[in-house]
Amino acid sequence: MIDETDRKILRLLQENARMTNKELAAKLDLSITPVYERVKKLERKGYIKGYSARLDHEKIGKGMMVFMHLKLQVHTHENIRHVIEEVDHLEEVMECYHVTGETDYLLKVMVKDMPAYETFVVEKLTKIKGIANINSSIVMSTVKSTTSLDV
Amino acid sequence: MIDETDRKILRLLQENARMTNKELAAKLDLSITPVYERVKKLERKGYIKGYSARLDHEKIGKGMMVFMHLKLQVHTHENIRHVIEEVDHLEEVMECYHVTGETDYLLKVMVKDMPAYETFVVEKLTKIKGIANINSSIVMSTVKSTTSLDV
DNA sequence: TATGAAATCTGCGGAGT
DNA sequence: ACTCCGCAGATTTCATA
Repeated sequence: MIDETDRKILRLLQENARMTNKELAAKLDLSITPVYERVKKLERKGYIKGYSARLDHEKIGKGMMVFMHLKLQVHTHENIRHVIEEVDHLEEVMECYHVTGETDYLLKVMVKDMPAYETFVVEKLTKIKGIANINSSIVMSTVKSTTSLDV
Repeated sequence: MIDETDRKILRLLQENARMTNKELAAKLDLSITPVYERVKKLERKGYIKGYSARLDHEKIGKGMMVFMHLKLQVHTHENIRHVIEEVDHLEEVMECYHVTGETDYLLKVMVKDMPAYETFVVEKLTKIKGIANINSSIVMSTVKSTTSLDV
C-alpha cells in the first residue's frame, strides 16, 4: 500500500513528470534518497504506468475533437471483435470505451479540421462492417481538461 | 515551424517524457546539444505544454469512469457561466466539453466505484442549479486509450 | 542520512551550410 | 542566420555504507 508521502509524489509527478528527485525532496521535506526509492517503487508496482509529454492540439494540427457514439448492427461475439479490432487501428481514435446506455461504444476522435473529419468518417469509420449507427458530438470548446487524478 | 526532427522528438516524448536527451540523440542520430536546444524550443514555443505521469486508475482508487451528457435548462449567458464555473471545481470531472448535438455538455467523470458515483451525482452534480437533464454512459471496459497524438 | 562516482544537463565557442 | 558539434562546469542520479 501507499502512504500520504507516496500520494504527494504522485500528485507532483502528474503535474510535472520531469520534476527532479531533488525538487521533489525539497517539496516533501525529505532527502533525495528516500524520494528516489519511492518513485522507483511506484513505477515498479505499477502505480505509475509511464510519463507523457502534453502537446498543444492546435499547434500540431489536431485542432478538432469529436465524440462519436457507435451502435452495432448485431451483438455477436464475432462482430464485436471485428469492430474493436478495426477501431483500435485508427490513429484518429484516441479513446474507445464500451459503455452502457443507448449506444454501444464511445470514441474520442482527434483530427485536423472538418475536411479531415469528413475524410475520417467516409474513408475509415463507415468502411468498417458491423456498425449500425453513428451519432457525433463535435467539441465546440473545452471547459475543462486535466490528466491529474485526485490521488 | 517545426520539421521532421522536431516531430520525432514530440513522438518520443509523448511515449516517454522522461527520456534523456542522450537517448533522444541516439534515436535521432544527432549529438546531445541540438536535441537539448530543440526540446527547449518546443517547450518555449508551446508545442509541449508540460509533462505528466500516467497513473493506474484502479490502483489509486479511480476505477470507475462515466461519461455524462448535460442539458441546460435555459441557455442564458448567466446560466452557462454558472454551470461551467461549478463543474470546473469538481475534482471528479476530468474533462468537460461544450458539444454540438442533442446535449450541451459532455463530462468525463472518474470516481472510485458505484457508491462514490452515486454520491457525486446526488451530492454534487444535481445540486448545481440550471441543469435540466443528465444522461450517463458508464464505461464497462476500455477498448483503447492513448495520449499520444499522431504528430 | 550522507557520501561519492557516474551519468546527465546546459551554456558557450566554433565550424559548416 | 541556422543548425550542428565538442567541450567543460554544474547538477542529478543512484549505489553504497
